[in-house]
Amino acid sequence: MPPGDSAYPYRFERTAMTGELAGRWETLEPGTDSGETVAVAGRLRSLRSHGKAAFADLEDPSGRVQLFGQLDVLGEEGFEAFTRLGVGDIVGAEGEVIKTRRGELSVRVSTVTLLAECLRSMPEKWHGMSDVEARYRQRYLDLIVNPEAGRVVTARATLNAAVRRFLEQRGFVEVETPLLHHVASGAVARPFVTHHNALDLDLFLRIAPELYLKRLLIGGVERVYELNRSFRNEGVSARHNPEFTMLEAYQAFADYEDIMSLVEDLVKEIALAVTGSLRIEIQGQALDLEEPFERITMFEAIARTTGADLEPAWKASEPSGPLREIAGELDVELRPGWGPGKVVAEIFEARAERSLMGPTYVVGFPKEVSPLAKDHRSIEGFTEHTDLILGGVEIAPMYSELNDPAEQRRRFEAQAAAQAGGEHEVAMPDAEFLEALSYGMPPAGGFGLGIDRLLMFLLGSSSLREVILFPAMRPEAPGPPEEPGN
RNA sequence: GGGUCGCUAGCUCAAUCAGGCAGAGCAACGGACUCUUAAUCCGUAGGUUCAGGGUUCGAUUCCCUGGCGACCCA
Repeated sequence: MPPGDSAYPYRFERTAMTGELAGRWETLEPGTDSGETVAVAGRLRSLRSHGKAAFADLEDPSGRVQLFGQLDVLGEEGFEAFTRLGVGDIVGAEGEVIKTRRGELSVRVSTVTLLAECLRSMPEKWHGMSDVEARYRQRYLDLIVNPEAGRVVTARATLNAAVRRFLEQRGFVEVETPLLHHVASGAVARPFVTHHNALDLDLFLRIAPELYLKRLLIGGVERVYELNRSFRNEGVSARHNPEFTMLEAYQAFADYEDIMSLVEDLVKEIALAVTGSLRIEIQGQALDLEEPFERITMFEAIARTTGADLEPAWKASEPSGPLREIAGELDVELRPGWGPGKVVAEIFEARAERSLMGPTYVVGFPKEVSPLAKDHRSIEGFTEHTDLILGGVEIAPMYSELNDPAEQRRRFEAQAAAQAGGEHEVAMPDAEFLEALSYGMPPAGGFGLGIDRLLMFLLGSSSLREVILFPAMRPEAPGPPEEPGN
């Protein structure tokens, strides 16, 4: 083979997309030629050979068009090359746009080029590929054979664009902050640990960008956001992936009330952009995003779903005895060291959150579980921390951000004490952040928004793993099982 | 972490209940056919039945251990 004459050509000059052709020649009469010659390229999805004529369906991102090959047009050699093509091959084809007698828009092929051969059999054309495991592991095949799989790709791009447009209009600046953190801070989650060889230093993959974005507030970037990937070393489920996409944004001189209206507008704008509507369906239930989102307190949420009123027990202030009794009645498991705030939050998570279809703002979180938010202005022991709940799942926490370095230090110390008491889920103290805070951070409101979860709801998917193109999986063929005792 | 279910040809599935030659369709390969479109017709080939062990004359099937996944629960 001469140099450059490869079975894998370097490029192909495409002059038309199949979707354009379908639009332009829709009214072409069956059995007539258009007079226009085009070059199309894409993947062959089917092939029907008839001796001295053959048909193939070529697919590109805009649609499909039929390729019509005839012996007397292509010649002996060309026709043989055409019929030798296989389903799944990537090909380029040049020819005149015609409509067959049966009315199918086609390119009557004069030249065909094999651009990349498909060496394996494609999934079956009729039943496609339905095995969930195979679809995730070989998402590229899922994308080829299941049209709805491609929706995820475009919907996410649309969502990202809507987020950026919305925030840019409001004067927010997009930034990038480190993924490798010295301290896993900004959220309560178990981090992934990695190691920097040259510095001989253990590092954590970020669990949230929060404390870096706040450093930027201190630095004078008054409206800032990061559309970020974060990592949490926790379980994998239909609602959790170890790496996930989150939006975090902070606005100086605002509080969580301002942020609640901001997030409400943002969620509406995203829903409109992605689905074209403010009505979405979650688990068979129609939700209207148009109405103002409902606002309830954590106590109200618990009372609504369990009938239990925690407020008297909370106000009795005797650490957590009466609260623990109620938790027992509600069958909520508690650990010994937990204080009243943690107990209330646990009851909420275990018994109330799931049944809030929403969109609902749960306003006010106990101080114990919210170490980065300011004290609530009127509810003792609570913070100005709101969660937006959609479909029974938390999709966006928002705070009046704590900016008093002394109080922040006390919160960190309380967390450290809880950790010393055996609690794993704590916020790690971050000394460098405390130093930064001591230079003065403007009052600010901020929020995080779980992009994957929101997308899941907007697309009506039952699992987060459907909207993450390559969800976390164990390797398919692990080595031999470890010997017991190793 | 617990429970339930699943894993058979490249893909979609039979055969498993009640142990008895591992099959079909599509895809692949060879052939016929110049307007088909789930093309049709004739033919060929294709298997570590997820892995390992056990029971049995005989295991895809029954039992045990492990792997991977899905769903539900925590």
